[in-house]
Amino acid sequence: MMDPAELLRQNGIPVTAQRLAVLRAVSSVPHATADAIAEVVRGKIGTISKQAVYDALGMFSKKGLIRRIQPAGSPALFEDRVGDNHHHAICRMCGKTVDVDCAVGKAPCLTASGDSGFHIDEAEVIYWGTCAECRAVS
Amino acid sequence: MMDPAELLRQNGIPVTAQRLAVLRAVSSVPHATADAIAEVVRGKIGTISKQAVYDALGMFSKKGLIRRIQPAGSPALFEDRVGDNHHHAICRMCGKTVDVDCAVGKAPCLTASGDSGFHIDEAEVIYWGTCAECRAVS
DNA sequence: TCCAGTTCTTGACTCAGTCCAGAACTCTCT
DNA sequence: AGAGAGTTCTGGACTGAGTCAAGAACTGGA
Repeated sequence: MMDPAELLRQNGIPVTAQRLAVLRAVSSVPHATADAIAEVVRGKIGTISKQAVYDALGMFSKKGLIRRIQPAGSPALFEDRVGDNHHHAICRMCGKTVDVDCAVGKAPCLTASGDSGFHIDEAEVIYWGTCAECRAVS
Repeated sequence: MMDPAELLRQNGIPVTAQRLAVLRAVSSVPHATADAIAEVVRGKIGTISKQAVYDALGMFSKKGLIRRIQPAGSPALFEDRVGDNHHHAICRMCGKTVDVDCAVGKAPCLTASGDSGFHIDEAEVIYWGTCAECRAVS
């Protein structure tokens, strides 16, 4: 991955210590919540406000640097793997989230039929199920 | 649709006035929030507690009588169209939600490749975009 | 270095959803 | 039909994610 500071500048985002730290935290902890990211950042640069974290995450995802996924019954998760149209499988029991490559080749779900005049720009797919560990327990 | 009271009994759910009213409200208002459903129910039977609404909705969706969808940045929505594997398109600007039939025939997304030992039982697809009206405005 | 414009901090706030104890109800058995 | 056991509903307090707002601190350009 290219230098984070450079990446921010290329996207017209002024570079600050907080934003750099948030960007690195998202890279290092896949599928982290905003809260977890704030924790990681605090471990690196001492302190950061909830607001700054949400602000940075919101800006990054708007610019397409990170992706935000929001499964039912859980706070939003963030990851830096973008541009390859992969999806997520989430365990109903323990909440574990793993990456899943698109089932039917390349982005089969991006074109909806009968779309009622909608202009679709993204398809979000979440697979719900049970992970190996939780099935072993029950 | 069959008699709601009968439907509840078949699923082993004791029949109460509140549950009947909630079930009817979900049928009559597609893609309604829990709050909106509570409002509709209050219009029918006078009064209902938030708790009873959540309880009924949770039980119905567990039994497969209704479906719960939870788009990012919006409270959970409920609908009674189940069993036909359709998906949803949501407008980023106004939040309007419409039904969309599956893009590539029959449930193309239900089998994930490289699923890390997950046992998938449901695939949830949300299309994000802009509806015709919002595009006309901007 | 200085200045304008933005970003960050702090703290209060909103909103969806959950938890809890007691009252009301449903269903079953007689 | 009546009574009892078990559940469901009510009302209110509570939690946790996320937003809003005002002022302090910082960034980048001149």
